[in-house]
This record gives sequence, structure tokens and C-alpha cells, in this order.
Amino acid sequence: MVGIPSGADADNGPALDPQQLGVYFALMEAVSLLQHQVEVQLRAEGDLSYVQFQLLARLASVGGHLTMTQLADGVVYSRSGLTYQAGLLEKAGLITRCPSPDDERSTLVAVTEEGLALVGRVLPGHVEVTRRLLFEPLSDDDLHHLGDIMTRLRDHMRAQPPRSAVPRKRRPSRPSAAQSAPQDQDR
Amino acid sequence: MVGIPSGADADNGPALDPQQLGVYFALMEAVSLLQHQVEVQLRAEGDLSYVQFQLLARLASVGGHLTMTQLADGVVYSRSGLTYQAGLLEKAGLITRCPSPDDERSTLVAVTEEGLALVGRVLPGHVEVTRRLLFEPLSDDDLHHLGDIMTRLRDHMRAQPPRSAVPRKRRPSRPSAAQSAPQDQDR
DNA sequence: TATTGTTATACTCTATAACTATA
DNA sequence: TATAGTTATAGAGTATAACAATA
Repeated sequence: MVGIPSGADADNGPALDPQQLGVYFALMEAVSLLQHQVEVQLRAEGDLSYVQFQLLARLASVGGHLTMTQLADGVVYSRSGLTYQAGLLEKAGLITRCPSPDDERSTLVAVTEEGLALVGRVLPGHVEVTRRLLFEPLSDDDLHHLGDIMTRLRDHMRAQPPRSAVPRKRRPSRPSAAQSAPQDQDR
Repeated sequence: MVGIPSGADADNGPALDPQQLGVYFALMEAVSLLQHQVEVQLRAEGDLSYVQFQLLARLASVGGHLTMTQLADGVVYSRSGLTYQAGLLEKAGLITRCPSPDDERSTLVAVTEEGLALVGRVLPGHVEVTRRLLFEPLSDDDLHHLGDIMTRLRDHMRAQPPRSAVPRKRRPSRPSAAQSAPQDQDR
């Protein structure tokens, strides 16, 4: 997966550092594998997607209400996507939604007893999977390093300008590999 | 996101190590942010999804043919999913498919000139994004550590039994947050 | 019978845009 | 006018199962 030839002929900007590329690919693949296994576990034990789990866990961890906007924060979603997921969770009896008394535009979301119970039921298996896949092969030193690095990276990426960072377009048109290409998010 | 209360009352298995949980969440969020930005770049400059880019890059890096099965390997896909993506890429003129002379059941896939050119055109921006988001805040030492850790993790996860690792079911039924729940993969 | 790949189909998820209602 | 959230809609992507063809 390393050592991609520089397409055909044209000049292709800065050369690639093979080491960096290797780190990048290893990171992406490892997390992809982890995420997949985690999703299998969540689906099997709680019939939840990872996103749904994140939403429930977030609500559980704050222990009270959150507005839809607050709930969406960090979970990279369009508003409508969150509305959709909240609808599912509400229908399943795992959360409640009610209008905020302070600001009647807002919706307050809270976990139900049942939602809390589900999180509690799913969490041990979740921890077990991450332990087996993620923590088992790591020494305490590794764990410390990884935590340090990923925390810094996360903060760095959070701080990035949410848009505008999209690099200059090179060629506006082509047969299009995917039929159409809506690619933006609204938060 | 740390410190989820252990659902309601019941006994919930091993307690969570807050440090581990923090590392886990930081990892997942950071990669999620990175992946999102990368997808924006690939879509903007090459009208490609990350998966499509991976397929093209893989073909480009081997410099020859791959069977569908070989191509799928590592990209966590169902066969039909790969067929779908290959169909898009072929229609866009980025790859070719032809029956294998050795084994007539197999399909040999190769990048076209155009596909190679596209990879070359997209790669600089891709590298730029990863550099800005991933490598910029890391020291050489960090990079080395991260590479070491992620390589080990990837190999560890690859070596895991693909199935059977699904933890024992706790409770088979519940109102179902997602309507239905097909959750398995076929590779 | 096992393997390679495709097709038909169903469903989940996400995004855009238009909309309502409140501030 | 700006903000919070919902709805309608459309499309991308992925999975299951049935299928055809080759080994």
C-alpha cells in the first residue's frame, strides 16, 4: 500500500515520505478494523450503531439534558442526520425529547431509564472488545504515548477551520466515479 | 465523554479504566475528524470516496492486475459492495475488468492511464491534508512511536479471528433502535 | 461441492433544501 | 434577521440471498 507511483507523468508536488505514508495507512486501517469490530459488538449486544451508542453514552455521561445542537457537537452530523437518529432512539424508548422551557426553539434530550440500562448492558462487551483489540498488545508506555499523541491530534483537528480548509480544486469536471457528489456538512 | 455511569443498578462487569477510555475516545474522534477532512479533499479534487481512492491506490501500487478477491482484501467489504464500487470506477474509465486467462472464474482488475493520472492528481492534496492534520503537530519521535504502535495494532487486529470473536449475546431481543439489524460481512 | 463474481433487492445513513417557529 | 429543529427527498453505500459459471 506504500509506494504509489506518481501518476503518469505530470509534476505532482512534494514527494511522499514513505514513513509518513506508512504511519498514515497503518492508522487508518487499524482504526477501521477496530471500528468494524466495535460495531459488530454493539449491534449484536444492543442493536445499536456506533453513532447511536455515542449519542446515548454522551447523554449518559452528562447525566442530564442536552439540546440537539449540544448533542450533535463532536458527532460529525448534519442537523437532519441527528434528527433522524434521535427519532430512532426515541421510538425505541431510549431517549426523550421535549421543548426547552428556557428557549422554546430548543429541544432537550435525555436518556431514559431504559436507555441507561442499555448502555450499561452494552458497555462491558464494548470494553472487552477494545481491550482485546486495542489495549492488549500495548504496553503501559505505549498506552501513555498513544494517549498523549491522540489527545494532541484531536485538539489540533478540532481547532482546524471547519471549512475553507478544502484545498483548491484542480480540475472541475470528469466523468464522475460517483454519480453525483454532495459532500458537505452543515455543522 | 469519559465517566459513563454504570447503567442504573445491575452489576456491569469489570470497571472501566478512565485512562484507557480516554485514549480510546481520543483515537476514535481524531481519526474520524481526519477521515472526514480527507474525504472532503478527495471528493473535491477527484470526485472520489475514500474507498474508491483506496482501491485505485492499491491497484496503482501493485502496478498490475489484481483479482476482485485480492482487491477486496483489506478493504472491509462484502463481495457485492466491491462489485458495486468496481462498477462505478469502470464506468468512470478509471479501471478495467477482464476475465482471467488462468482461472476463468476470476476477474482481473487494473488501473487505466486515466485512473493512474487521477491518483497522481489527487495525491498531492491528499498528502497535504494529512500533513497538515496528522503530521504537523507530531515530532519525529511521536511519528516513530505512532508508526510502531499502529503497525503492531494493525497486525494484531488482522490476526484476530474474523468471526467467533463476537462476544456472547446478553439479551436477544429489544424494541430495536434500528429497524432491522443485518450486521455481518462476508469476507 | 467449493469458489469467484454478479445481480436483485432492501435498508441504513447522510446531505440538501425548504419549512416552521422562536429569539 | 438569525437560530433551533424538523421534514421531504434523493442519493450513496452496504448487506443478504439467489444466481451463474468455473474448478
